[in-house]
Amino acid sequence: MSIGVPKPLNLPFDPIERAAETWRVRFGPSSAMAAVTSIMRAHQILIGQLDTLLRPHDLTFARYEALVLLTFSRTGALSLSRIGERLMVHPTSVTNTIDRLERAGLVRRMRNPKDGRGVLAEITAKGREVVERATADLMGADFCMTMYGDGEKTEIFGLLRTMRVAAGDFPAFEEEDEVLVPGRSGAGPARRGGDAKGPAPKDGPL
Amino acid sequence: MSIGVPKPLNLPFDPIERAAETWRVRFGPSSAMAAVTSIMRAHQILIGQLDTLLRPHDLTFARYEALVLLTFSRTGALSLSRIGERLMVHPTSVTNTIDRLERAGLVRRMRNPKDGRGVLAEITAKGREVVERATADLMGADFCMTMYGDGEKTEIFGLLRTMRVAAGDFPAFEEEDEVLVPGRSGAGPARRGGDAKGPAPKDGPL
DNA sequence: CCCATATCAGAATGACTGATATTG
DNA sequence: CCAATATCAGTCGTTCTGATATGG
Repeated sequence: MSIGVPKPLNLPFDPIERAAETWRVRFGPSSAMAAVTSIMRAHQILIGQLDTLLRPHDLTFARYEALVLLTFSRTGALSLSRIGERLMVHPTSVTNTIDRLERAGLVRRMRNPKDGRGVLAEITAKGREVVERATADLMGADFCMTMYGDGEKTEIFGLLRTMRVAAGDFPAFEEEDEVLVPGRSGAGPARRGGDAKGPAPKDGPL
Repeated sequence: MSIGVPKPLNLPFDPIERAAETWRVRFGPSSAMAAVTSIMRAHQILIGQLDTLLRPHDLTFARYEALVLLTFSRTGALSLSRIGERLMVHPTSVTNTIDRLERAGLVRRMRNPKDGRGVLAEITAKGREVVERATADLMGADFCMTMYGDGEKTEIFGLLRTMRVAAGDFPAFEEEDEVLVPGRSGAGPARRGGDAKGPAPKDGPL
């Protein structure tokens, strides 16, 4: 899933649109099927292009995301559980991802001094170099989204956000702006603290 | 990738939005990264939910799509190459998908009378039963898109279509409506024939 | 004792590469 | 001979389940 370039299809028509038309004839309105299939294909295209950009750096997009996350933390180290949480992946996937990054010398595992159960992954100097070069490449390619204007990219984010809220990723009500400002004034700070055992203080901005 | 339910994250904040904020502080505008990550997560959510719906029928979404495609053909049979083309997947993936469907007794392989090189996959009676039940389930769940109105689903399709055109899936200019009508009248058929093997449309008009 | 954290073994899926037989 | 079709063998990356060890 993360190895190749999704060869250009060069069909004379849009296969998703055609399927939607057939669907409509048989079953009725089909906007859901077309939307779902579009997301599937968009994902396939993106993974192919991103991984092609990242291959020279010996990274996949999943590993790149983990590295970037580490550079975003104050100390350059995060527990595996936190990484899984932020990257929205399964615990065993985190173990796997960190295994590979560690084998490549881009991160280093350390015991968590705050919690004997936990393991910290810390980005190495080499890891910082690699992620810097890779990021330059990706930003140069605008993350494979050059065909969109800023407004469209924001639209995509906004539309898909609804799905993520519905899936239970996070609550719908959230301050959209002054998050980085320490003392936000207006709304909803009540939302943050309460999580029972939430490792709330977190290690850093991301 | 197609087995589980993407457990609800229940974070107190949107991890993608937070990453975008950190990104903006470090590198500048980040609408591309947020859009890309949103598509990744949306795909993950959809696959999880769809496969959960399809598991009782012993289907994955990929196999379901292949079955539906077969029911859409007049004879209930298509060559593997055509299936790969319409489903936008790699030839070996088609072989793999059809293998599994055949093993489950939902399709049957036949020699292509029109082309000795080709193989036809024909849906069986059992296959038709299964796809009918599965489709009823999926439509009952609106393909996991219940949180959207028709307009939004169409917006998603439209926005992502730009990506697919840019990736070279098909040309940008296409009759949106009377495709099912044999003789289309107005514009743009000139766009159709020419491409030899050039991945010409490429980044295309967008 | 129970929960959380992480790892491991094992399996499934999907996608890719490269090679091959067959046919047009 | 070249191109297209499909398959096979092998590999990779991701994710899941279930089991386990360890620590809070």
